[in-house]
Amino acid sequence: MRRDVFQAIADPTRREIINLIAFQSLNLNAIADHFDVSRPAISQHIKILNECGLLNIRQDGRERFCEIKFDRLKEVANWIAQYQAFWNSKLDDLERHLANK
Amino acid sequence: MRRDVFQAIADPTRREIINLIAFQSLNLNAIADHFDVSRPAISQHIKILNECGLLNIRQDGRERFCEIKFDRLKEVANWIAQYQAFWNSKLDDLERHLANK
DNA sequence: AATTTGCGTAAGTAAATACTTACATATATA
DNA sequence: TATATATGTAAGTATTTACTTACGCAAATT
Repeated sequence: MRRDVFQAIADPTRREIINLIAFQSLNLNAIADHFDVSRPAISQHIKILNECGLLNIRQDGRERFCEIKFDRLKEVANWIAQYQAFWNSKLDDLERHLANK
Repeated sequence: MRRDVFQAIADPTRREIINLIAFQSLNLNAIADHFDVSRPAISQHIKILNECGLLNIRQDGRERFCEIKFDRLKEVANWIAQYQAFWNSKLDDLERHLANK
């Protein structure tokens, strides 16, 4: 059972959960309301996101509020950035080439 | 059978393939040599990467050279960028806060 | 012409994934 | 105190995934 960020964000439902809690923390039921799948299914997704360090759970009475943790997403950002640097430089080359025509 | 970039890059072997061909195009056997798994396994990974539009296959005689296609990776970059903007702004807030102490 | 090389693909398989329903438990409310 | 609410978790299941071995075929080499 792999538990890394890339695996975590591979699932569209989990990406949507991330999107939901990115700008406001929500409790589990509030999150589950946004989806067609059952509440336990969402609970399991949140467990995975938690294990991957993508969110934090703040217990408040019987409610559990999910707060985004961006740090792990930076791993993805860094992985992409190395190629981004390359495709940008290739774009620069192209622009220079066009400018010199 | 889902065929999207996030699914494609979820697998560590496929990420390594992307890394291998990012800066030079390689034929299938050259790629397979970098891994412990069998050649057909790599062939299947490349098929998936191809179907996801992450690489291009240039046939040269009996060889097939794999060339990276960055476009699809930009989808990932964009997905990350929306959060990146947010965590950067939060970082700015923190820095301002510290500067004003 | 015979052989080697580079590759795709089919079939089989163990493990992982994403879901379900059913149930358990702690906290809040009436 | 009885009930409602918010949630975790176990068990079962269909599907997907990542791999293997075996085979086939076209292009290159001998």
